Amino acid sequence: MGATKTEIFTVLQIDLAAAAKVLAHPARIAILNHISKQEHCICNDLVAEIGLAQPTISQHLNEIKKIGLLKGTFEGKNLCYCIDKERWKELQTIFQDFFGGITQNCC
Amino acid sequence: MGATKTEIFTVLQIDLAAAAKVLAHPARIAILNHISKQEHCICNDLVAEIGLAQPTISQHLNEIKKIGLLKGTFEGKNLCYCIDKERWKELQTIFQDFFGGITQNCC
DNA sequence: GGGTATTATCGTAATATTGCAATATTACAT
DNA sequence: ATGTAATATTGCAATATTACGATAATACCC
Repeated sequence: MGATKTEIFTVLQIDLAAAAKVLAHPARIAILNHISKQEHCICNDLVAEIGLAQPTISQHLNEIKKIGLLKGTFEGKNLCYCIDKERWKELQTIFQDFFGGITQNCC
Repeated sequence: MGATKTEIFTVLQIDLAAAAKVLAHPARIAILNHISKQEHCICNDLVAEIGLAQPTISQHLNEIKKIGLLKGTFEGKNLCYCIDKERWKELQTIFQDFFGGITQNCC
């Protein structure tokens, strides 16, 4: 045992958890912070910027990509990572709904 | 190696990641969903409600407690878990700020 | 006190995550 | 083709998470 029992949860719960998992590491927050504040597409200052090895950054980028938060396009010889704003807003809404859905009123 | 390098990130990044980590498991989402929709304090229907063993639920509750999202008080013989609304709103704001802080405009 | 119900902790096994060195791939130069 | 710079993949070690049976602790009742 030790694996998450996905079969007993709703799709929504699993999706929200998956999105949260991507945000559950400071390196990925730092990466998203950095990318989301660039005027132009950035490539990989990230390695220098964040202070982790290149393969590690690459792996984190991959995690972020997996939930669709990144669009990567080529521009010159450099890969260009950008936030996928549609998906960003989607996740924003999911979190908003989660935090907004509190009706409990006891303690 | 394998441990997160906390020393290279900002406190804000680490805090947000820690909050996200709590939400990064469907069981904890399910628990929070359930508690946050109760009119009255609930105790442990959670074990029956969610379908995980009692020690597992207890551990998840503990994780949620660690970031201050739960207030537990005694009422009769049953422990009563409630959402700490102050903290809930705090986290809501942290996530809102994170998602709202996007200025990038390229792809 | 003894019995019962609820919650917490301990111990342990299975699995997942994190990080990096080494290596491979890709794209563009010359 | 050869060289160079950027990114990805592989392999592996260290650590963390998830889950649960067994057991302990706690609060109530009689």
